[in-house]
Amino acid sequence: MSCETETAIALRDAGQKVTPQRMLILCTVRHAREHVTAPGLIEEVRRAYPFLDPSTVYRTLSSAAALGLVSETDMGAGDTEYEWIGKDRHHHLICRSCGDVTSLDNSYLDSLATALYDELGFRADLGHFAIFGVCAPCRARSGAAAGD
Amino acid sequence: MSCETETAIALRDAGQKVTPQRMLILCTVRHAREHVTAPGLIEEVRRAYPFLDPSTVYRTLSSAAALGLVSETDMGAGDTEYEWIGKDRHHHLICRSCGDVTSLDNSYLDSLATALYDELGFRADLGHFAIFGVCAPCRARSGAAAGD
DNA sequence: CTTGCAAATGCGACCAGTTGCAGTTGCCAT
DNA sequence: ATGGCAACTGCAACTGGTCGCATTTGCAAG
Repeated sequence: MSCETETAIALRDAGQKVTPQRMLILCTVRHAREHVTAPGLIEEVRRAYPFLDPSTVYRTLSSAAALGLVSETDMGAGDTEYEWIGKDRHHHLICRSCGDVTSLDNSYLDSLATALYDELGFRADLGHFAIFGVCAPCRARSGAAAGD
Repeated sequence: MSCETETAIALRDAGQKVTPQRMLILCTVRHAREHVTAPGLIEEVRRAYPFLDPSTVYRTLSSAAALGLVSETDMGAGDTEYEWIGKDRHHHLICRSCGDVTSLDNSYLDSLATALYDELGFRADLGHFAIFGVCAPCRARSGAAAGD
């Protein structure tokens, strides 16, 4: 089964229509080598179909996020990034000092999800987190790291 | 020491000026009974000082967040909420189904912060998280809860 | 008290994202 | 094949937030 078919089925199963625009948008997200921002995505899909309206892109992304197909992550500074949710979930650590973004394996949040479920009955969608802080190199560089 | 004095000292220590506008904005956030949105805050401070410009509010909130005085939390649907960071940190569980927002004690994220620090050297600012998912009542109501 | 400097403000322009509406179209039933 | 309905699109208006610039002002030094 091709990835396009999978996408179409997911939309149809959710009672939504499969339109050429939506397929173009979602397949572009799916095949992006890294995270995409909405403006970047708009620019890219309009290369293939110049008449595609930005509001359609935003609406499609919003629907896809609600369906759990795509993650929406606030990376700070007003940048919301989108990524296709594959089988592997991961998160990001963002350094406030140098701006470096590194990946964080999902296992770190697994125990949190388990605790929320076991103790509170809350099934958390821990799809994609951007965790802000200060990275090890910056802490070492600032010299105040000893105070932590 | 009054809370106003504390706020003034925090600003001054960070090399920033203590202006009447900023004091009004930050004290309004500090004394708000619940979270405030930027538009709501703008409306409230302009009741006291109608000439206060919205860009000043956004700038002040941004500076205060960078200083760790105020938390910025994306509550979904484009709503960013601000809250004064007191001694007790807490987080929110937001149900995608019914929209209910409940508080989550910080202890749930303490072990995550510890793991990030011990294993990766990353000092996380886990100031305020909005965790999306489905709450226990909604899961029970949907009947599909057994499949989890 | 005066001066100087850099942070802050207000204003208006700009940008990104949202929303309502009229028209279009996917998809299902007949 | 036809009809109906509701989801979707495109468009334009709107809202919220950002940014550059000129002016103002807090604050420290003399």
